Amino acid sequence: MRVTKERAAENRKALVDAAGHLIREKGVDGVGVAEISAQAGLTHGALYAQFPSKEALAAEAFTAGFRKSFARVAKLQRGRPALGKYLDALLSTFARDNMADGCPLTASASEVSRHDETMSARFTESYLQMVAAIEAVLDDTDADADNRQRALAIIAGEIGAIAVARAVQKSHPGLSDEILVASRKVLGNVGGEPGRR
Amino acid sequence: MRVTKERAAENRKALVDAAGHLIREKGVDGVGVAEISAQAGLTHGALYAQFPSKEALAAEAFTAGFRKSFARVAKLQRGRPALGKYLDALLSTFARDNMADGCPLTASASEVSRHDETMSARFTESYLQMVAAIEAVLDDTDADADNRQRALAIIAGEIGAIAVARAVQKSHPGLSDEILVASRKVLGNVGGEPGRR
DNA sequence: TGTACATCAGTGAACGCGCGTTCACTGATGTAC
DNA sequence: TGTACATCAGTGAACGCGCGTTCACTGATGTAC
Repeated sequence: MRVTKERAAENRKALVDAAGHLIREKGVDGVGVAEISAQAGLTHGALYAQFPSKEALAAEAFTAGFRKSFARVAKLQRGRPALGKYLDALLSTFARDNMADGCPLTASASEVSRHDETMSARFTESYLQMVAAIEAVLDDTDADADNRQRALAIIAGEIGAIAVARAVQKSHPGLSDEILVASRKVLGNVGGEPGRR
Repeated sequence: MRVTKERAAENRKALVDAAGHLIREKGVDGVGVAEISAQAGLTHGALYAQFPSKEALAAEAFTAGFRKSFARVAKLQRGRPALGKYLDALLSTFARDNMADGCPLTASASEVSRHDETMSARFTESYLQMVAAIEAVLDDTDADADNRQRALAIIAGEIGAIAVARAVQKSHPGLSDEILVASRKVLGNVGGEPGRR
C-alpha cells in the first residue's frame, strides 16, 4: 500500500544503508536483494520501486557509505591535522574486524574492476578525495617522491594491508595483527612521521 | 570413456590451469564450473571425477598458480638480487592488465577472507614465501622499521596498488598509471632504494 | 472542510536463468589368467 | 601373447536452489473539486 513521502524516503535510506553494510561485508555478488530488503525491513519488490536495479543501489550505497565514512575520519583532524591519526584509524584491528562499518574504498577496491564504468567512476571520485585529505597532512620532507605520489601510495598501501590482514586472519591471527602494525609504521614513515622506537 | 593414466593427469593439469587463469581474472565466484571445464577441453562431469568440489579445485589452482608465478619472479634474481627488479615486475602495467597470468596473491587477496580456513591457510603460506623473498633483498638502512616489517608492508602495498590501479582504470586510465609509478617509487624507497630523480 | 478519485510505494507470487552437484551410462584402459 | 572382464575417467541429462527481475494487485496517500 502507498506510504507517506517521508516514509518512502526513510525506506529508501534504509535500503541504501542495509546495502552498504552488507556489500562491504560480503561483496556485491555475495549478498542478494532479498537479504538487503529484509535487513531494511521491506520486501524485494520495494527495492525495485526505489531503484532500477541492484547495481544502481550498489552504486548509491558506495557513494553514501564513503561520504559517511569520510566525514567520520575527517573529524579526527579537529585540532592538529596529522597523518598518524588517519593511519591509526584506518589500520586498526577494529577497522579490519568491522568492515561493514568501514570505508567502502577499502572494502570494495578489488571488486570494482569487475563491474561497470559507473562503479569505477564512483570509486575514483572517492579515492581522489581521500588522496587529497592525506596529501594535505604530509610535510614535504622526502625529496624523492612528492606529496601526491606519497599520498597515492599510502592509500593503496592501506587498502592492501587491510585486505591481506583479513585474508590471513582465519589461519594466522598473529600474522594479521603484525601486518597492521608493520604497515602502520612503514606508511607513517613514508608520510614523514618521525621514528618512535 | 576411460582414458590412459597419463591422459587423466594431463586433463587434471588442464583443469587446474584453466581454473587458475579464470579465477584470477574473474574471481572464484565470478566463474563457473562449466566455463572452467570448457576451457580445459572437458565437460563439467570430468571436473568432479578429479576434484570433490569447485572449492577444492580453486584451492589447488591457487597453490599451483602461486608456485608458477613465484618461480617466474624468482628468476629475476639471477645475478644481483634487488628489490627494484621485483617491484618493476609486480607493479608494471603488464601485471595490472594481465591478471590472469599474474600472482594469485594479488588477484585473490580480498576474496580469501570470504572463503574457508583452507583458503586462508593457502594464501598465508604463499604470502609468507613472498615476504621472505622480499626480506632477503632489503638492506638494513631503516632504523625505525625492521626488514620483516618493511617486507610485510611492501607486499601489502603492492597488492593494494594493483587493486586500486585496476579499480580506477576504466574511468581514469591516467590515474591508474600514476598509482603504479607512485607505488613503485615509494615502495622502492621503503626498501632502501636510493632516490633517482 | 468534506468527498471522489488518481497515484504509487510496497506486497508477494511467479518468471527464466545459471549455478554447483549428482548420477546412470559409456567404452577404452588396465589387469588377471 | 591372447582373451575375458573389472575398472573408472569422462559424458551429458537432470537435480534442487537461489539469484535478479517482473507484474498484477493492494490500499493508504495526496490531490482536485
